[in-house]
Amino acid sequence: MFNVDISSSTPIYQQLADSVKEGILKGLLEPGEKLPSVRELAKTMTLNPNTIQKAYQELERQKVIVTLRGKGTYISSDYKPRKDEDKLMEVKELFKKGIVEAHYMGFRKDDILNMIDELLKELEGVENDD
Amino acid sequence: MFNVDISSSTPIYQQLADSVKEGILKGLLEPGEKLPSVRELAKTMTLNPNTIQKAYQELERQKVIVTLRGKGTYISSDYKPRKDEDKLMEVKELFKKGIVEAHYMGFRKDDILNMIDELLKELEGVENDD
Amino acid sequence: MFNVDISSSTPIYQQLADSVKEGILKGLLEPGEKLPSVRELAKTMTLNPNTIQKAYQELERQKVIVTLRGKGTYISSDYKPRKDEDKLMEVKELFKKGIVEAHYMGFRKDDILNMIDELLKELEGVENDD
Amino acid sequence: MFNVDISSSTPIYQQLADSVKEGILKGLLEPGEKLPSVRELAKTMTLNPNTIQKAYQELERQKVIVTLRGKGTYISSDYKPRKDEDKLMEVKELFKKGIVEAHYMGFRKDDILNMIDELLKELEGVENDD
DNA sequence: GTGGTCTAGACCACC
DNA sequence: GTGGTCTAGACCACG
Repeated sequence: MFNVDISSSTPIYQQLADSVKEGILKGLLEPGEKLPSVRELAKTMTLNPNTIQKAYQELERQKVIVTLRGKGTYISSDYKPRKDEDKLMEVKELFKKGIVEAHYMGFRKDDILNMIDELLKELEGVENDD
Repeated sequence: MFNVDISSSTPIYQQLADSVKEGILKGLLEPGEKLPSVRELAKTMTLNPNTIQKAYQELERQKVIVTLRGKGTYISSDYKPRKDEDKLMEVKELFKKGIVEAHYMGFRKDDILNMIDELLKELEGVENDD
Repeated sequence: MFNVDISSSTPIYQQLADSVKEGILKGLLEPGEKLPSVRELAKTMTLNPNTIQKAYQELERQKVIVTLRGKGTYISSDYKPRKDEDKLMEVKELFKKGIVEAHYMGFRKDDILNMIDELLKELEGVENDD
Repeated sequence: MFNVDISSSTPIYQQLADSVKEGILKGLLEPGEKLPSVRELAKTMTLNPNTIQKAYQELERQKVIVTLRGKGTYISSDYKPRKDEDKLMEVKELFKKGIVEAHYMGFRKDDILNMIDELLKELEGVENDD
């Protein structure tokens, strides 16, 4: 949980946000659950509070979490998927790039589908939720 | 071919490199084929020559293209897949992120597999080549 | 009556105060009427008593309510409109921001006027009282 | 243009973002026009670059502006209104609060409609654009 | 040159 | 206690 690689080129705040979303799908974080406070998480991860803040704000913007003033930050318990043309394109680009790169590593169609299958199992939330 | 979106947040040189690799998979570019020169492509795409240069360098580093001094740049005809642990992780991350985001758009397992299938058809090279 | 959204970014005490003022305009609360005690309202709304207290203080400052020591809190029956340059600016800012945002949602002049009309009907007190 | 009141309780970055959107509606900023660079505007307004940055990012998120890497920030020339249920509620709340407050200043229905009319004239973009 | 990210540290409002 | 904003100053990738 809350895995970030500071040597990665993708921003820390984004890795953190992605990691929360992934944690929810894996069932490591449950709807309604309280997230660590900005300061606390900053201390345990030895990151600047602003960085944590930015991750939390990004997640709130996406309605993945809600912040209750003075009380803390919580996993949304009423998340509703939203159709977004831009987002769809973005997802397709991710998959497309994944397929292209996989091809250049010598993967064939079946190898790719197997990899996807494994990942889908790991992220069980995709299969089971509502 | 050579599609780039200058307002996207992914670097232009990378979009360009990706676009070349994708074009090869789609059969739009064939092994041995000559690529436009840096200056020529820079002019037709109204991009900075440095940007084109950087894309070509990236592709050459990945052995997708080769430059023959004084003759031009060509699609490699002897590309050999490299198994690379880091690369594999990277690809998995791409797919994982795609799945997570798709989930948050309301997609289920089947919707995701369908999307992958469509993309695989589009990139037919994955199935047939080498 | 007394609608507050704890996940909203506007302070709860302010939402509460606004809600009282709105209730008066809608005729749900009448001049002279007694408001619930701080402790009572805190319990029924599961809010911190301090929050209710702050809302009541704010309303009293605006002379919308009066507190009679030992007797309770009541809707003012002799409210006199105050012309206040700052307040006027504030109201204009509210409307201006509303118009700007409406525009960015694709609303045109008539759509906006219709929306205002609807709201005016809902808040009938604006037309009839005093 | 770019008016902010540092003593206001609304965040500077938000005032700045609002001011840009308002400027576009007033015709002070045209689609395709280049905005001052983050550093430049920070210097002229004696604000921290991070504050300007946050305002620009907020505007980009709303697709009001676009940033071209290494080139600068520009007013979007292809803005498309998006329907958003939450946003609509927000706008209604703004107007409702405006009406309630106006009432408590002694304004009647006609006074309010006149005020709105004036503001609509000031923001001529609402009337004229596409 | 441009924007984007991050750290350090401060102050504030809210509950 | 909580999150939100702001400043100061640094470093980096991009074009």
